Amino acid sequence: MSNIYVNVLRTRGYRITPQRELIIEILSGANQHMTAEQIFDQLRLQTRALNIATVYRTLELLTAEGLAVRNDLGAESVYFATMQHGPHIHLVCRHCSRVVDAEYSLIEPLTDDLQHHYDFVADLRHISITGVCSTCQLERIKLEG
Amino acid sequence: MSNIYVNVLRTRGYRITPQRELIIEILSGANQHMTAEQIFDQLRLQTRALNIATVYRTLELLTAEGLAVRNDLGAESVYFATMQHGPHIHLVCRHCSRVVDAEYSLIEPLTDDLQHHYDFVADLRHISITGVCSTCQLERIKLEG
DNA sequence: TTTGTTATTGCAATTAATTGCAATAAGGCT
DNA sequence: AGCCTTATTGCAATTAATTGCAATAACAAA
Repeated sequence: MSNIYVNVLRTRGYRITPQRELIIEILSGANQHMTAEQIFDQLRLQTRALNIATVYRTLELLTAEGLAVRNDLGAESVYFATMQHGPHIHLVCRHCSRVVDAEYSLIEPLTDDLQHHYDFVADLRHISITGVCSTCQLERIKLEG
Repeated sequence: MSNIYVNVLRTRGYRITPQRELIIEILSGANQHMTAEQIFDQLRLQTRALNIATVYRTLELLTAEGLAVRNDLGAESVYFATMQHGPHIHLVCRHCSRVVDAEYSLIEPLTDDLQHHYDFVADLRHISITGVCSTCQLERIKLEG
C-alpha cells in the first residue's frame, strides 16, 4: 500500500507521523522541484496540524536517507523527491542565473571514477554546476573587446 | 600595485571602496575558506566602518565576476577567493557530513565535455559532490544485513 | 581642485532556516 | 485495548541572509 518512501522510512526504524506522510505525499507526487515553503503552503490548505519546522526537518531526514535531493543554487534552495525525476545535470549561469539542462550520461564516468578511486557512492543524479553560459560569454567578450 | 582582484574589478568598471578592498584583502590572503561572518568579525577588529550586508554584497559580486567561489554544503555556506587555492573536489558524505578531498583531474573530462557540447564554461575547480562515504556504506550494510 | 552623477554603503526591516525544550503521540510490548 | 518509552512535533526564540531606501562617497569630467 502506502507511499514507497514512507515504507523505506518505516523499514529503517523511523516513526511514521501524519505530518511526514503528507509531506512525502506532496513531494513525491509533484513533478517539479519544491521548496519547504511551497510544501508548507500547499499542505496548509488542507490541514492546520503542521509546522514549517517539521517540513524542514522532514526534508532534512529524506535527504540524509538519500530519498530526496537538496539543491543549492545561489540563493534559492530547492528540494525534490528523487527517483520520480529522471536524472539530469543543471548548468547554472553565474551571470544571468539561467539554468540549462544537460545530458546525464556526461557525468557517469565521474560517478564510476569516484566509486573506484575513493569508494565514494556519489549522487550526481541532479547535480548543479555553475559557470558561464554561451550567451554571457559573448556579452563579456563584447564588453572587454 | 594593489590586489589583483581589486584591479580586475576596477578594470570592469566597479568602484573600489575601502570596504571592498578590505574584504578582498582578507579573503585572498586567507588560505582557508571563509564565511561572510568570519570575514566581518576579523575586519571589525580593525575598523568600525563596515557592515555585514556589505560583506555579503561584496562576496556576491566576487562570485558573479568569477573571482570567488560560493560553496553550499548543506547548512554551511562558504566562500573563498579562488586562484589562491589549488583546485580540488570535495566529497561530502550525506550521512556523517565528513568531507574528503579528491583528485581534481578526475573532473577535467567533464569540464571539456560541457564546453564542447553546451558551450558552457563550467567552474568545477572547487566543486562539492554529495554521496555516501565508504565508512557509512559499511554501517548501512551492517544495519540492514 | 571642484562639481555632478550615480554606484555603493549603512541601517533597519524582512525573510529563510535552524534550534532548544516541553508537550504529544507512534509503535512495541503486554 | 492499554501502557510505556522515547522519537517527533509545535512553539518561540535565534541566527543567517537578503532587501529597500536614504545618505554617502567614488571617480569622470570640467
